[in-house]
Amino acid sequence: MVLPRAAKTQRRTRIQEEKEERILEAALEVFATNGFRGSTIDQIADVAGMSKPNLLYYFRTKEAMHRALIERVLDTWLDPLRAFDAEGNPVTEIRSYIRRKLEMSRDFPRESRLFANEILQGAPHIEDELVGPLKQLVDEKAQVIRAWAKAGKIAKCDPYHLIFSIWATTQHYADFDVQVRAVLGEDLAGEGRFEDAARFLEQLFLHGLTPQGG
Amino acid sequence: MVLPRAAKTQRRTRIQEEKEERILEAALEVFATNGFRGSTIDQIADVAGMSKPNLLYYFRTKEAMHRALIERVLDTWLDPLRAFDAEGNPVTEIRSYIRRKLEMSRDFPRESRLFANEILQGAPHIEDELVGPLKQLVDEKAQVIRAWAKAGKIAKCDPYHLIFSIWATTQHYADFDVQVRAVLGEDLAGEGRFEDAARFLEQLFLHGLTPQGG
DNA sequence: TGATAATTTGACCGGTTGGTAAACATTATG
DNA sequence: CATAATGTTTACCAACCGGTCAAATTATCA
Repeated sequence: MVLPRAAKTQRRTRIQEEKEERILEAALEVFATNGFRGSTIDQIADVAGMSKPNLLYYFRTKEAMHRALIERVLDTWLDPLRAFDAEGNPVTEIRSYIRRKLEMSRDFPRESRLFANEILQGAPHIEDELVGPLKQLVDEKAQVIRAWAKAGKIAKCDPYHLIFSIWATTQHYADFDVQVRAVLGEDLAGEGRFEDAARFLEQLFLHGLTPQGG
Repeated sequence: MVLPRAAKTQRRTRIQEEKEERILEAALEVFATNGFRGSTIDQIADVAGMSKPNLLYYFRTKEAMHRALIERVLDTWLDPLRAFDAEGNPVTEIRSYIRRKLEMSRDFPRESRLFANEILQGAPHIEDELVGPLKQLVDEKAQVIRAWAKAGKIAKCDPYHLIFSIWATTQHYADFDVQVRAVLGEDLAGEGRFEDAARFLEQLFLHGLTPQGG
């Protein structure tokens, strides 16, 4: 039989499991740094240490590879937002959301860049995810934030733009890493920059720049 | 003569002026939405309404096109930061810097995406600009901010991360426009979103989320 | 106007890219 | 161990891509 994947068999082979894993890992590396159009199957094959036709045996097209990767990553990517707890203390929740997002930028920068590339180029492959599940999740959390503001537990503000600004400030350290390093210079650009960022962002979101706020 | 551009002539022809303008405008459109590798000369030629060899008559390579574009755009892109005035009122300065950056995201989203694409993919073509002129400018302004903090005019904070967070939050509305629109939905995603963003960011940077701050 | 330079185009080239076909190798299973 | 299913590779193709070339066209100006 020439047909790939579980077309006939019910369960996935051990080899399938392993190889698809290796391919998606390689695809993440390549897509994240080159974007979809800028990436080639050969590059991914190289990184994965496999031949190009072998890759295409597991994923019939480049698009299929990309789709599978996005699906797999999107879920965990939204975990921090899902963890946002309506019952918790507002300040604590926001603070730990920022911290978690920043940790993700530090620990999973490739995933961040994968999405950044995709969205930057008009989200041609994930627009459905954006207007569907993502919007729904954000709407839900925006309601929570609005309730907190109404109850006077945090300042009155637009919850959507609050979420945007948390995304922007935290993902910046993954997506614009090269620029951050360049500007900070060799001495400041060590791993300590994430702790500095965390400290700064906490102050910013809790007190802003008004003196004596920290 | 077959040699392009002002190789022999001193002044640039009117035609040269016009065509190079048209090409760079088209290049901005294409590079901003596809990144360097993802863009083709044919695409740019299409948008410019010229033939491919004609484009290559004015810019010998795709790289030359990209370089010329970046050089032209980088300068005006940094204008808002340059306008940052050490003598001015700190709060006013920061507030108008944010406003100006947000206006640039609204009025020149393609320029923002051009840089975002470039930096996201490791800044292979502009790294020198980053560690050189950009770092120098930021260092200079960081000193100004630090002085303000020391004088107690604004809260003590890391000036670099402050600048990063202003960049991140404002450019987000250009770079991640598709996502912003998707999340806000049709009713909220009108042009008013920039005013909402401005209001939110002003509050954020001046007072944070502490109640009664606005 | 005519000569000369500047501009534009169609045909083309070598290398790359996404993807296929088929032969070959390996593994699972009766 | 036979044999069918699964996995891998080599060779290949057509489309695309960056770039060249020479010929044709248009603008400039003495």
